[in-house]
Amino acid sequence: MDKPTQRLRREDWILAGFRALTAGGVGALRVEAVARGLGTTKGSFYWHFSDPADWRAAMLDYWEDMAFRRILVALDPLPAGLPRLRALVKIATGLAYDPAHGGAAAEPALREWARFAPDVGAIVQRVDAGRIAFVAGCFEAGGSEAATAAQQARLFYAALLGLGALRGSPDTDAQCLMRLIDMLDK
Amino acid sequence: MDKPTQRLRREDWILAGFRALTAGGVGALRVEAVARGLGTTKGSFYWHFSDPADWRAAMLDYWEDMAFRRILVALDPLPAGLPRLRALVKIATGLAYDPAHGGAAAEPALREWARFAPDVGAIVQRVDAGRIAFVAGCFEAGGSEAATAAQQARLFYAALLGLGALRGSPDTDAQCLMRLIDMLDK
DNA sequence: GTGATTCCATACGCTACCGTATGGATCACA
DNA sequence: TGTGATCCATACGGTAGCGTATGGAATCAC
Repeated sequence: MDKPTQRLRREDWILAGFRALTAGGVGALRVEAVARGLGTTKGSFYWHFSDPADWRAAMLDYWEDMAFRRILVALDPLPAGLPRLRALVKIATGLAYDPAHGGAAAEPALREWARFAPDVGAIVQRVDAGRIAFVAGCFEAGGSEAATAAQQARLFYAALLGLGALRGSPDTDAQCLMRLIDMLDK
Repeated sequence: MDKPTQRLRREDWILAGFRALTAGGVGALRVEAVARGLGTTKGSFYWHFSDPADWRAAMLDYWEDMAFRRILVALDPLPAGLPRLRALVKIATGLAYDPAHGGAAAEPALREWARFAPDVGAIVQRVDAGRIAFVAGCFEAGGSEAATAAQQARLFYAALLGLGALRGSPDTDAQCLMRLIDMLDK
């Protein structure tokens, strides 16, 4: 399934964890099963991590960094305001399955995980709040009042999440969101 | 946790399954654990169901019936068009946790379950399609073209789902959706 | 009330996973 | 090439859940 015989780094386990999470949900985060997928044994796991909780914490750290900062960094050079938001739509709807770590495909599993794991919930909430604040900033730069922009951002981000859950085509989703931006802008 | 000593019906196991699903996700659908919650043993389970797959199938039947038809029946007497949609917003955002079966709180878990269980995915997709068609009907009755109404409905329903995932207050969510209806209507 | 049916408790073997302990393989580097 | 550090395979005991088999309790028919 993966490279046959090679020494693994801690990050390899983290990425394999995301693949498992994407493919089978939180219940698939089992040490021995993932070890088999990596062509190794749990001997490797317990070298890199103290226990499954440690592993999951490392995954969450990784995700919080990736899910928020890296996308925004890509948008930073773009002109502020609604153009930046439209660029975000293209990025967000086009986020395909990343074979390395599952990419955005891991998010639904993470959100469900967050429902009954308070620490995960805290992280997802931070990421959501950060993203919504970013979108709100776009609307503000587009001329909205702060309070209005916050509402617009919340609705926009909710639509983005919901469209993702409906699993339509990226093009259709992007079209929907562009129209929403237009409507919110007026 | 539940009634101490009483004979259980098949439906009791189905409802207990939804409570477990709501509280702990798909991974919590384990026979012996739920049996303990019901104050019984798996002896009862294997009397009412042939195996866990049978149990889950019964839960899905139950949900598909409840999640779609019952809400629409409540809306049927209302005047068609956007008023009916606004009533739906009030119902949908106000759906609290139902101690019997988890109510709408079970939906996120079901959606995540659907991601890696094709049969569940088919059911969720049917329910979504039905709901979106209903919403589209409201927009059509409000004067939209069929194709436009379909897009409006998709966006509206996505926003409804996304706001639910964000776990804001019902009032805020309802307010957001009302504004969205206004915008879409124009 | 008694016999049949319905429903459940318990015990058993099986599998999968966790966590640890220990020795061996592989690598970096001199 | 040797030596310490790094990384992993294996074996073991413990726990939890599945599925079945079987006897017993509760309930219903009459």
